Amino acid sequence: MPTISVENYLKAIYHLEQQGEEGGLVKNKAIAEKLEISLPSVTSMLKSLADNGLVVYERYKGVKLSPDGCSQALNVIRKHRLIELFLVETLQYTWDEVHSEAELLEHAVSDKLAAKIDAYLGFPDSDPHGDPIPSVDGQVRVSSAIPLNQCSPYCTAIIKRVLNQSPELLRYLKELGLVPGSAVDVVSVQAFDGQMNLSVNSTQGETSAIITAQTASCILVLPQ
Amino acid sequence: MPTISVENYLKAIYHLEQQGEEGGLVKNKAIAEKLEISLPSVTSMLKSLADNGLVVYERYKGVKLSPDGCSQALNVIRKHRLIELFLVETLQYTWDEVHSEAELLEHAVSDKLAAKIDAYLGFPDSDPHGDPIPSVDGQVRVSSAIPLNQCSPYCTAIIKRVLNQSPELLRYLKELGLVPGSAVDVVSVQAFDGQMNLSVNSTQGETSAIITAQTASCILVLPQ
DNA sequence: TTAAAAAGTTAGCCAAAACTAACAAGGCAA
DNA sequence: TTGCCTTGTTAGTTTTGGCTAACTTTTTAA
Ligand SMILES: [Mn+2]
Ligand SMILES: [Mn+2]
Ligand SMILES: [Mn+2]
Ligand SMILES: [Mn+2]
Repeated sequence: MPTISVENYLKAIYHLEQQGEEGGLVKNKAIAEKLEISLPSVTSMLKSLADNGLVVYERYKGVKLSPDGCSQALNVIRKHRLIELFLVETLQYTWDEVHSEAELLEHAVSDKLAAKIDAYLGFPDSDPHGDPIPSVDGQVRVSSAIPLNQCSPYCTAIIKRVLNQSPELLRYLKELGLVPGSAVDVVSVQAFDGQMNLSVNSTQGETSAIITAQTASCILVLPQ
Repeated sequence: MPTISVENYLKAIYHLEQQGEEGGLVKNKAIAEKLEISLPSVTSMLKSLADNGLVVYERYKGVKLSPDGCSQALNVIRKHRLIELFLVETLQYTWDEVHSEAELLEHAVSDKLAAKIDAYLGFPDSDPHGDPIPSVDGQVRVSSAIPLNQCSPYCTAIIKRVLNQSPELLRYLKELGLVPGSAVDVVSVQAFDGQMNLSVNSTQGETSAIITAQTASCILVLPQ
């Protein structure tokens, strides 16, 4: 069984692969920053992961997950997201609190417990942030949602996912009704800085919100 | 924050203190056996725990928990038992499955999560095995329950607790209706080996059971 | 009372996973 | 093209928590 540290590396590499361009290797520096660990520590762990067949490591270039490493990463991510949703559904956690709890629990939850949680929740396909929950066999539903900052005025869209775990940002978005399931109308966009003026249709009714392009880029939507 | 290993030692020492005689020190050997770790490893950990003020360690004699060590042990035990009950109550785990899950989860559950689980369960005072759940401030309800093998014929008693985590034994006892809450009548006791002939009044109705003195010693009851 | 067995300690080893300091390679801009 | 800055690697150290082998202390039983 992989250690907690190994699981965290695999997860980090998986996430960095997702956001990097197709087929590109993940740089050591990016892993070091994500995990807040020194570069030499990363180099030495990557060698060890490579020795164990979990990654393909090219000296001075970077790494990518092997099929085995990828499925292990997905198994941890699956647990993470199931735990997040479970905490929200059963214990009244809010969506800004669950990430840090899940970050530890993901390494202590057995496959059996994950399966029970999955069944209890009715085999959900996404967590409280709209992140897809990988299936037991490592399938991840793909979505055609796009960042909200890429929407033009008069566009109407449904929020599908929020790509950020910062509790502050999440509380701010919740305040504005900008959560998965809400509908947004793009009222106007500032030409020079991309600031967006939105009309939001959430469970709290119809409200308006003005957010930066930066913030909008974390919000994935499906235009209607 | 203590490591997982330190938490496991503190818990083991606490449990061994409970079963040893009043005021006696816990022997290194007992810890080694309980944790399935070599004696030298135990010696070295005890020194380190003593350096950190978690135990009082007397060379060649044994250890006892310091007040600080005791409260840390109780906090882990509290989490363990809350988790066990939570798994049974919400996820249809059976009482023989929960111990091993809780053994890992107890180290990953935050104080905050423990408090939420506690509230969700309605501030229970015992886990599925009848083990008392320590309060946040380290209070443990004492019970005057006695081992069933100390009961005489014609005695009627209510089962309060089962002092054994073996899945096999637990499944066997469940089968016989010998679970906390059931009422037992001692029909007869074999003179030479203490084997007990019982009449059991459980949720499954009135049944009879014959168990060894050894098995009966794990079952704590309150005579009526 | 004393010798053997059991329990405990010391010394020395290892692995995992972190770190810093020093050096090497790669990439970019002048 | 060259030089510098960034990135990556190597070497060596630390901490934690295991281990075995060898020795010492304590306990037990003859
Ligand atoms: Mn994690
Ligand atoms: Mn999430
Ligand atoms: Mn444990
Ligand atoms: Mn229990």
